[in-house]
Amino acid sequence: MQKQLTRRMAGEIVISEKPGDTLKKWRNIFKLSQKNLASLLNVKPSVVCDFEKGRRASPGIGTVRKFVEAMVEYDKAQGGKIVNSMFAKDNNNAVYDIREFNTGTAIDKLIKEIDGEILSGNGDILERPIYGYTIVDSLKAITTFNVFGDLYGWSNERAIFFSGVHFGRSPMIAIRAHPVKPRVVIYIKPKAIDKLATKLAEMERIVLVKTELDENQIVKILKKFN
Amino acid sequence: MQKQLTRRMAGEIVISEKPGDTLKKWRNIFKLSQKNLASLLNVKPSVVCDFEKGRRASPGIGTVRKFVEAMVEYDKAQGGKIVNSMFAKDNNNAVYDIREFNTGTAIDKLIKEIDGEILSGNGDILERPIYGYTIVDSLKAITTFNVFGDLYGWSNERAIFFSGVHFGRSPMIAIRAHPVKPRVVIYIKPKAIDKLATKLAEMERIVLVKTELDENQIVKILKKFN
DNA sequence: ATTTAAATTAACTAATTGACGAACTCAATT
DNA sequence: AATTGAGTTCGTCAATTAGTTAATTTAAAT
Repeated sequence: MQKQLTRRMAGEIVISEKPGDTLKKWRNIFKLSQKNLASLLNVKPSVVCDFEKGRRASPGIGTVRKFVEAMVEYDKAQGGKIVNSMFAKDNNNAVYDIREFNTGTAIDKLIKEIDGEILSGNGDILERPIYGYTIVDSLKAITTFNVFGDLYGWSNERAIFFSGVHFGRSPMIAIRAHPVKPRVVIYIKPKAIDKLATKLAEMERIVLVKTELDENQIVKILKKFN
Repeated sequence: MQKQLTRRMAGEIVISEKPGDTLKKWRNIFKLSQKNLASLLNVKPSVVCDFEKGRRASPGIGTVRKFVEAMVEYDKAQGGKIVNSMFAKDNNNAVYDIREFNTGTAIDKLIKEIDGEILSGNGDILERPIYGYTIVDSLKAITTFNVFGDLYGWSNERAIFFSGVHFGRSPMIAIRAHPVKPRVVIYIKPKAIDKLATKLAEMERIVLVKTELDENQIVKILKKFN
């Protein structure tokens, strides 16, 4: 949760035309003076100023990391007012698990590991690497609408597992409607498979798979990937 | 569009426990060899390796920026295969404009600028700063579902303008259902105002405003903010 | 008009980065 | 067995950062 925020902050700072201004913006959002922030970091206020003013044109990522993490941690220690106001807690709990890999894993390798049966997808598309996965309750995902924004850790080069699948129609329609598409969709213990689901999968060139393992088993198996 | 991606990449690299590994991950995603990437950057391959292997523990943000931008630009020059596959084009066009400020702007100041009428919200809540805005077509936003993921540039410390508002009920319900909330919601030329809308706004402590200016005029006015 | 806190600037040192190039490993091809 | 290509390691060196203290300027608040 706060990792997501720190990444966002760091990314914005790095890519900004004026990293110093962006850093300052965040400091203001966290309602810290230069002095406050400096003391959190055990440095002198002039250091903070130098960064904000761009006197250090290209601070190291270690510095940036320290800065953003200090702000977020400080806020957390104060009860997390700022951070919490940005990310309202998810009472929905539609997302069962979400993780990123550092190394790409071939799609077919993953399918084999989870004992999956391919419903759609063939050839070299199965050799493409994915870099993460999300396990989500399909019903909640759709009713809670907009969990779909949170399904993609950082890219669509990933697998999405749907649990609580009846015919697999709605999840694929949702994916069709959504601008960002995953590489692989895996139905966990579906009751049946709607024809439209496979059709949509083909149209979107998404590998569609079903597995009879449950969420727990899957998470356990995927632990080995990195 | 690619700025969003570069930020994401940069943020992930900066916050990673092993920035080198993360950098490598991205290089692989872009299907570049160290040599390729090095030549894009006019450096020797050993430089790339040194970063990936962490010999330089804390590279400057300038370096990180160069790296990620080089990869994205390279891909774009090749037709943007990778980038496009990550961000499918938005044919929906629900979002009319989205922008971030670097300086906080007080809510009431913004309201005055756009000649807005406050429907809900009072006191010091009006003095809180916001750091950006989004203008969105309300109908499209809802039917296209999940535009809601794209409404928040980087935080909820922002204003959201809805155009095409009939009674303002649906937009507020959508906001209520969504985990991330804006600070200010502004209806552009609403036909009427549903009572439930103001009620929900109060519950969420969101400043609700209407304006009779159109999207173009608003964008023009907001240009002056930074 | 004075005071105070916050922010900026400057001058300086030690530690690191950013870059090179040459030597080296390790798989794949040929 | 020899060759290529991709990636790694390391010694070197100028340029820059990360940090300090101290002085100066802005900006709010009395």
